[in-house]
Amino acid sequence: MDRGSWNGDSMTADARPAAPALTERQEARRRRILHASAQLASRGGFEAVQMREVAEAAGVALGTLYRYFPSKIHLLVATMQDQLQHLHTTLRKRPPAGEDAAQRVAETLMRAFRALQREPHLADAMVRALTFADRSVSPEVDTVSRLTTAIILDAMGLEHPTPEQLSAVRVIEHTWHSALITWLSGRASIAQVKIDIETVCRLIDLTAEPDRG
Amino acid sequence: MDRGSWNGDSMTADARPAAPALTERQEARRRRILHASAQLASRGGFEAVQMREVAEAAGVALGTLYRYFPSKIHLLVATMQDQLQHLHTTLRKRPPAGEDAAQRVAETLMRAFRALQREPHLADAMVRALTFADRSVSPEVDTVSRLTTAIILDAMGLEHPTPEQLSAVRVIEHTWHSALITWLSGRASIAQVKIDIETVCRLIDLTAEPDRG
DNA sequence: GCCAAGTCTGAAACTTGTTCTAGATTAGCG
DNA sequence: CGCTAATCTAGAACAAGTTTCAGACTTGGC
Repeated sequence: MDRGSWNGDSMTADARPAAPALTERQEARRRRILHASAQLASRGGFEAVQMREVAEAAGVALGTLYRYFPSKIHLLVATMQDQLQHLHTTLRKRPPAGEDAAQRVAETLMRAFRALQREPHLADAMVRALTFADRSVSPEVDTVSRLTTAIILDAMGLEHPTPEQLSAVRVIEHTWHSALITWLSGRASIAQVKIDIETVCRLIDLTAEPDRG
Repeated sequence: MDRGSWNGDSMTADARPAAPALTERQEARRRRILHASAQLASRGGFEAVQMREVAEAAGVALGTLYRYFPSKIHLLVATMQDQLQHLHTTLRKRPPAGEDAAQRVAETLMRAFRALQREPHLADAMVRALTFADRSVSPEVDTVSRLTTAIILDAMGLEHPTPEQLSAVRVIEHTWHSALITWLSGRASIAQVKIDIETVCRLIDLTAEPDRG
């Protein structure tokens, strides 16, 4: 699905089609809100992010919070965008060093996974919001998905992936999200997530460019 | 506290420690509740399943509903167990006919997918509940997972899967759940889900028993 | 049949996400 | 500066999930 064509070169993921050019104070408010959200999420996960508390911690009125983020899910998905942006930047500085594409992707995802393990509550809030989001949050979720895709393609070292390869990437993303869910809900161990990631990354080998052998 | 009702004919994951043997009237109440839940879900999806309405439609008091199912998520996950049971039974009667394991698994999942397409709202309620469930619902979610695994292994025609094959099955399940989510939230088409299922099923080929070639 | 323990009902109360309103503040502009 | 539209604030109000409780009803044991 190639619905978006907004400028993607800078990694700013400027998700709004017509971002109404916030004033400085508004930009600051937005940052304070996202910061408060991440802070509360880090403490107690999804349920600890309570809109009244976010508003208070960010120093804005409840109505204002809802003007910036029309629901708790929107807020948490935006928080995830924010975090992914950081990760992407970090990864670009120190790219994975594996032999083949599958290894590099697995390494990249395991790095992301370790980052999440350091803030499991935050991970809980973000991932639960992401998978619980309904249609009204689709544009934002899609942005997260595109970011994730970009990270994986970076790891694969591909500029112009084939449709087959894009399918493999989508399946990897599916596995990534769902494996995180099972880990967060205590139904799978860290080791198991690792295995699942490595398993799904073998799909990449199946779609290696034929002209490379 | 109750849930032991589904002694399936088959190897139903009968993991409950002590199902307190419901009386007939209790069993009937439980059925009415699950029926009301599925009914409301079929109409309007996750949000249409409102606990007060379920209670009224089932003819029980709100407190009773909560005694049977300690949360809306528990209720919907139990609803999914119920539906999966049906599916499993149906599939056993008419097993998939593909050439190799990968084809049979893909066919099975596509059959399930078509069933869900007939009740997209119900699918929405069940799948969203399943992925949103937190630790307190782990046992029930695990039961759903085991049922799904059983269905996939049936399609593969395996009695004693290797650890590698189990990994592949887990990844298939991940993809299945996550692809459903993207479809339900309108971010992927039916065709795309099909492709993702077929893509991930190719993993099975990688784990074919070595002594078979 | 009768009692104790457990269960069910009806209704109110509580929690947290979301919406609404009236008035204060701010931003942009002539 | 003074005006107007947009934004922000405080707080009430509303919606739906969840909890609680007093009293009525069932159940199982005697």
